Amino acid sequence: MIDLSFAEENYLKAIYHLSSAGQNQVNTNAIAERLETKPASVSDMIRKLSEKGVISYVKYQGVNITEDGKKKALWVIRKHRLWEVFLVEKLNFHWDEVHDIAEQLEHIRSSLLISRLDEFLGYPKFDPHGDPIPDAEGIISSKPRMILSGLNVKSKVKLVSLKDTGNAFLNYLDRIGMKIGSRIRILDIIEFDGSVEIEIDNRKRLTISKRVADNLLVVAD
Amino acid sequence: MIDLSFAEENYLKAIYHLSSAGQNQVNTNAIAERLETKPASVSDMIRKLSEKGVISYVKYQGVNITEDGKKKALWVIRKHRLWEVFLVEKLNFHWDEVHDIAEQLEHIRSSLLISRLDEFLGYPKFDPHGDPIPDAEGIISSKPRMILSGLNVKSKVKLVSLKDTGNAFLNYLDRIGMKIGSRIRILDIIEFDGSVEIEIDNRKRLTISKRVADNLLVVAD
DNA sequence: GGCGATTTTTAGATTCGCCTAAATTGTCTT
DNA sequence: AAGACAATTTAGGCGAATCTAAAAATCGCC
Ligand SMILES: [Mn+2]
Ligand SMILES: [Mn+2]
Ligand SMILES: [Mn+2]
Ligand SMILES: [Mn+2]
Repeated sequence: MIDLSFAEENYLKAIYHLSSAGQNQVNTNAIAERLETKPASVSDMIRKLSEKGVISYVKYQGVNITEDGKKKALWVIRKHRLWEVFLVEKLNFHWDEVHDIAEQLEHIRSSLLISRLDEFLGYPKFDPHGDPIPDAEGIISSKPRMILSGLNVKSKVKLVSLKDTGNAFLNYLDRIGMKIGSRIRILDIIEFDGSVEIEIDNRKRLTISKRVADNLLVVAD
Repeated sequence: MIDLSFAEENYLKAIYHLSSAGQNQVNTNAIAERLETKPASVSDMIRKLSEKGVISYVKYQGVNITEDGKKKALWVIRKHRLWEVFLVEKLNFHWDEVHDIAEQLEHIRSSLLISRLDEFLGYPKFDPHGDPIPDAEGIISSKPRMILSGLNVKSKVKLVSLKDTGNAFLNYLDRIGMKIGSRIRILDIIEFDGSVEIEIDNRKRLTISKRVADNLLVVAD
């Protein structure tokens, strides 16, 4: 029951994200790319993680995360997202500045610290990017999220998360006055290029490109 | 100008504390004992730190911290103490619970984070144990501290820090209602065993042993 | 001033996390 | 079914941080 190292936690988190964002089977190369490391290093680490029982794998066949692995990954994700809330809500960081710091803070070991932080923040359910915060048992309870570009005209939704969280995209959203929590109504969908005419918060009307709509995650409102 | 590793930061901090709490010359064995490691490991690390210019040393002659090393050590100490304030003031930790968590948090790399935290905490000058918090330039501005047992009858002082921060001592102080910031007036000093009759916060009178008085650091009030 | 005890350094090994280069396995195409 | 090509693993090596055991230097005492 020894703690995972920082590196092991990062690998496990990457594997968790890859396996919940796609098929179950996670490839060596995908992990390497996500962690900006080399496939050979991933092979090494995969062996160690499977010896520790947090993933299972068959050589050349890719990786599956185990229940125990999922629990451990969700614990790191919980810490990451709570710290992001802290940075934005309490220390006035902008949502595009917090990720790198949270990448460090997520490895701090103290469950008491995290439960106190959770309490201090008022038990938030979502991080500043709209991603749900797992509870202490690793359970994520939140409405199913949809991609804006997949919806029909007249849908009324609320922005909860972003697929792209790069600065260019975040700056664009700032500029058009869209933020996590904004209400969006779909007025029309242009057949030609898939761009979407929307109304934000019952005030502002504008057209966004399909590319933008592809990166907005929303829930029914 | 590459960052020091966690291990290097811990060594440097230990060397800083040892050199400011005693003679300038810091011994290999003293460092090993403080960090609960072996002298052989210390010798190795000393070589690396001196190559990086944060300490200077001559083989077999002990170590001196350089100006650059002092600056870097004080930066880690600043972070440690600010996080301790955060844990006690905002997350309701008790002062005897915060050290181990701060040992982890002190290595988080972000000067913006620390300046925001400092602001959020209201620019505290002392940590929960009464130790002064260096400013962003590494300057410690605080009154000279004295040991209570070294003072004369009728002195009026304020408790700012503890030499012993073990649980037994902290519990005792709680029990007699003494805390950082308490005003202490010395009513009498018993010649026989050096115990001290005091008045706390103009209310409570009691006698403390010399052993206790030895561990109370105070400033003139 | 010399010698035993203590302190410090060196030598050699281990674990972790990473790398490059080479070998191996799997997949796809014809 | 056989290459060609891609994905993955293995082999071998490196730097960081640690350890034990042994050698070397310094200190302290007579
Ligand atoms: Mn993040
Ligand atoms: Mn986030
Ligand atoms: Mn501390
Ligand atoms: Mn402290």
